[in-house]
Amino acid sequence: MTHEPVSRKRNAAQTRAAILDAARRLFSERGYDQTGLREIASEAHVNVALVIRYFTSKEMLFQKAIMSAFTIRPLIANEQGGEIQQPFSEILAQNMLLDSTAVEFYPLFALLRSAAQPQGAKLLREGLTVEFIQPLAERLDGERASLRATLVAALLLGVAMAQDVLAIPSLVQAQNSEVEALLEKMLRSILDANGKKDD
Amino acid sequence: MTHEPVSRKRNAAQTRAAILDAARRLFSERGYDQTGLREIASEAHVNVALVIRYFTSKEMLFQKAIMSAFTIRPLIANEQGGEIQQPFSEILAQNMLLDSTAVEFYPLFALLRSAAQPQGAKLLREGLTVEFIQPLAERLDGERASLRATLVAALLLGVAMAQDVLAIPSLVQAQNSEVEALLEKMLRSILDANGKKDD
DNA sequence: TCAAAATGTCAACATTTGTTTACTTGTCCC
DNA sequence: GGGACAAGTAAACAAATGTTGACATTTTGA
Repeated sequence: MTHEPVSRKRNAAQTRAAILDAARRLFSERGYDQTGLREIASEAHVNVALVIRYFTSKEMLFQKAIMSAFTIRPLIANEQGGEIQQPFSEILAQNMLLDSTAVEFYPLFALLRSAAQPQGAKLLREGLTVEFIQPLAERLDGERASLRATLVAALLLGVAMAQDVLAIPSLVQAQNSEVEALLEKMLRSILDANGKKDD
Repeated sequence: MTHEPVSRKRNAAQTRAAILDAARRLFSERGYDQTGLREIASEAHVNVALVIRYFTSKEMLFQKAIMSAFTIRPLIANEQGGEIQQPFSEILAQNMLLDSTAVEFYPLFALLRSAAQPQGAKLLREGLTVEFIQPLAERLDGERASLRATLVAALLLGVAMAQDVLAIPSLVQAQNSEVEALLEKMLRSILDANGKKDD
């Protein structure tokens, strides 16, 4: 009556996926602490007990939901096998303003909002390192590639926080093209391989 | 026996301050959700009920503890009345690596770890705007000062997250002087007033 | 001095939360 | 068709949490 009573046939894999989906969305909107298992269950049209039955505990569910889908590597995917390498500063600047409603970024926002929890901090630290910092560092020329890649990640984190978690007005209202232009400047200043050359 | 049984004389103002201190520290270490009133009370050598009695509710306590002390304006305090203005990029770069054990930054870390909560997000957004972005923007030359100041704030947020909340190894282990040098580069790229001049 | 106000404690309440147990219902296969 | 196993539910538990009210103790002031 009120909401669709889609009496779907019993299907373990499907309901498992439904739970994971609901978990990802709610965790990304509210963070770990502010999300209850009953909310997730209800969102997935399922009983709470089933969530535990499938995923053992809330922590396990979080891990499975987030880490199985965490990847921000595409942001630096500059490898079409071609030769024309677009500068990282351009690619990154154009993709640094994340769409918080995009499924692909659910894990990142979930982790951003769960960083107070040691578990969340660990997952974000490791995920970011493996998925972003290391791959980026490997493709950077010049000295201290790893540190420079980390600072790029920090900038990404900060912009995501400011734009999507905090919703700072001056950033939210700004034109994307303007923000991108400024970000590209910042990115160029650390990504360009002119280490200490003309300093 | 175990911990000092300093039976201090009854003093409302003093215990109030003790509660605020404990709250600030614990909130900054664990964030809002992960901090219980009983922890705070115990840390302040006081009964839980007294905390509520003095501060009405946990939310009120958080607000009073954090906002009454939130200020990061010193980071951009470049006004000694003198004429020799050190460039913002230098000042900021040298102070952007926050000391998470420094009392003055407790509120910032508390808010960073409480950004999942709407209350925390609001306090951080508004505090950051009033205490950092606006004052900085007012002193910037060139176009889009407000947006550029916001991006500086975003960088600050990101570095604080990466360094102190996430403890990303490549950043934690790096020498401060090296990080500062790189940060200064980034900062110069948006703080310098050469808007679109030679582009 | 002594009562009243201030300061503080104790125990309990109500609610929420993750989790478990026992039970029901649907589905598949011989 | 009927039993066996999988899929799902309902109810309750145990612990933690913010909050409240009644009670105790100290301090103050007339």
